Amino acid sequence: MPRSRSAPTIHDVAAAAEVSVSTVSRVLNAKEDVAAATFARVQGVIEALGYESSMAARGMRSSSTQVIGLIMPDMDHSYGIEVIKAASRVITGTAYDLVAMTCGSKHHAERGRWQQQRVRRLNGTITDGVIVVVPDVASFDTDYPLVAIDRMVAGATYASVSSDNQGGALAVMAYLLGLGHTRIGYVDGLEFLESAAHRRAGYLAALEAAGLPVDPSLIQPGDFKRSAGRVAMRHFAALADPPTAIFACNDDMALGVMEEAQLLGIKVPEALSVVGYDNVPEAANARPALTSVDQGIEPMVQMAIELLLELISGRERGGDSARMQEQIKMPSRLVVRDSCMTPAPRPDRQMPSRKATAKPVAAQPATAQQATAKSIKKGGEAPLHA
Amino acid sequence: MPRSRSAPTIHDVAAAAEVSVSTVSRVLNAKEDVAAATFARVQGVIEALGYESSMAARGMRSSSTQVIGLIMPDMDHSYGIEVIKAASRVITGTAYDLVAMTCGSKHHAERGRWQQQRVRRLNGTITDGVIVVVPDVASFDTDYPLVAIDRMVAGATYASVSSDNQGGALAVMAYLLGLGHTRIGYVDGLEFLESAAHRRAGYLAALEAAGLPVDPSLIQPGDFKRSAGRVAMRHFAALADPPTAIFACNDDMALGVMEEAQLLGIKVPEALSVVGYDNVPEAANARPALTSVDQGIEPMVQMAIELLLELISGRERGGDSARMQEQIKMPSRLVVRDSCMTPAPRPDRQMPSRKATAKPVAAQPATAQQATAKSIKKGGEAPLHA
DNA sequence: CTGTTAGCGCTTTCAT
DNA sequence: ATGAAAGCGCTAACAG
Repeated sequence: MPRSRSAPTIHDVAAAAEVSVSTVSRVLNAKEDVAAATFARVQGVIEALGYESSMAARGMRSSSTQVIGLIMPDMDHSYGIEVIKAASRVITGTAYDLVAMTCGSKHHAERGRWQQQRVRRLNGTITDGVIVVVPDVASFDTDYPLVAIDRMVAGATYASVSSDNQGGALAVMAYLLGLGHTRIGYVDGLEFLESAAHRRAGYLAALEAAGLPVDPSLIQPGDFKRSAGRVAMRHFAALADPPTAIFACNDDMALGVMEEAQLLGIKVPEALSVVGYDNVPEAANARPALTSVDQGIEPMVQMAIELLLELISGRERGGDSARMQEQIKMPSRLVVRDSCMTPAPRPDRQMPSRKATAKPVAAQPATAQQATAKSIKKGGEAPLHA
Repeated sequence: MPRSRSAPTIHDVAAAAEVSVSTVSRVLNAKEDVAAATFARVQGVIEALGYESSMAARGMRSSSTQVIGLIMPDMDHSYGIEVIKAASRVITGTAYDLVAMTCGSKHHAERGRWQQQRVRRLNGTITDGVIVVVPDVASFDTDYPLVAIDRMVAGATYASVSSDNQGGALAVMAYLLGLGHTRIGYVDGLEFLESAAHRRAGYLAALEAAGLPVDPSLIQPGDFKRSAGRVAMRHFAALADPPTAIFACNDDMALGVMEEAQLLGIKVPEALSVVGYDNVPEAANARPALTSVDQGIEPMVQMAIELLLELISGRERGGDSARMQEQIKMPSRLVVRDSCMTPAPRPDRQMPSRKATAKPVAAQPATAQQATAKSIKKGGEAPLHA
């Protein structure tokens, strides 16, 4: 008889079906060695009682919980949102469930500790493995599979998949330089994030390769938020020799740049070209539509989950998978929209004699990229660089 | 001595600190009755070992886990995203953690079962209480606190907070009618959702109150997706007497309507007014910016979490809270942007003689609403209806 | 103040 | 094919 009000336990089921708890457990786990009749009877009682096994108890005893965890920093950046969307889409159809934990907006310093704590608390407990998004530490102390998305630290000891940030930035710069821009402003991201560092590295490398000087006043700090783009724009506009193009480290900031430019009466793209990074949905809807770099978050997340699942099944078979420390890098591609054009000649200043266009730095000329970008709307997959 | 590789347990800590496990447990839970010296020593060992208590074991034994769960359907609709964003923001600063579970895109029928299962598996196990978003069933079998957001079923036995969907729809209609529209198309939502039903009820009621006939060809089915808006728009455009305004049950569909209108060469708002519902971020960025109804998801989620927390603490004190079945309704407000205007007179058709403008149905005239909406950009809180 | 002792709900040998 | 019993890591009386 089920205990009147409280949720039924395996004991209630056992009692009602007149078998032992171990038999119920066997039915629950679809073990082979149960008589068909018994199996059916127990199954019936389970249905009738609406019994559900407790995640905690089950996780504590058995190695497999059939759920994977997603540990992420705050979700105020659209990046995190995209990841969780992609993850929930990818997980559909697998036998696994997804639980996501976020930590609210803690500071960078506390975050590392927080992440470590979540990993420990979840993994091997209610979770068979975890994915951590933008980890703040170089290693995690867990016996269970873990793969990072967009890892921050260079010498990470865990598996990770991230996108080729430097390559993406190079593509942006090649495009802008190809258009004829020589004064290109850069809005930076949080300096402790590897992704931001790589993007800046791409910006710098492209400048150098094109033989252009690095002007510190053209590099503005940012924190990935829209407001940072706005203050950067104000700064750029106040410059004696303002940039003709601005490359922001992410779309939110690029959008902020465009907003502020509009307020300032600077027309985009006529008077100012703007490029973002991430290709969030808002980029396509912006006015003008924002040229951006698509990181392919969905394939990235898919790859991460596949790897995680493989590590999990590897672990369950006892062997330490060789992929436990695999570092996967995903290609990204430039999506050309309406926010850029060839800079207008400026009669009010002396025209520095430069070559017809600045030397493009990447393999493909801007026109080819434009073609590539065209195909994107049709769902074409055309990685710009590997 | 910690067991070489595996994550340390409370026993390892106890052994290393030369105390009993119960003392460690006391330290973990910050109980009063531990000598300061012992407390410090144990604390030190915990630090040194990097010990973290297992969520599963702790949840199984104690009544309190300090985490609340968020159970939601698939996250392909921006609504769900907004909820999870708001929840993670609201939870920041409380002593609670948040875990979110999604179920992938199962069908409606399976979803009820899935939700029930998650609730049972989480609640009282790893979770002190749960919030379920858009529940598909009328009751949940759980002993632990549960509050629903945007509940679907009328006779729900659980606490819930939802927004005043009918009131929102009435406001939209009052605005449109006040502008002079008399042929207003409606793009419906999934029929089994209470929110959609209420919005349609508002549409219908407004029509009736204004003495306008209900034209079935002006009501199109929809599933909340952008594509549904597009097909609805094609349908409307093909009508002999097409509508001059379209009210879509959510923003995604309204955006689809606008997209398709543009393809069809129908100018918004000059030739067609469009209104959405939800006020997702994309609405403000659309071209033209979409007039919509703001449900105030954040306050709604905040209210839900506050209620949940109260139910949890009530439960922990033993008493059954009176609020266990509370049904809270939140006001929503019209956000007027650029997607609507007075319909152009149509010389190609006979002008039906009607009063100067159709009789507005809600309390406030359109101009007042416009003023209300204006204040929104400045963060003003001006509920349109209670 | 601290240790001992029972379990929480489940899986898993080991018997039968 | 099934049951009994021993824990998983932890908390909560109950002793001392």
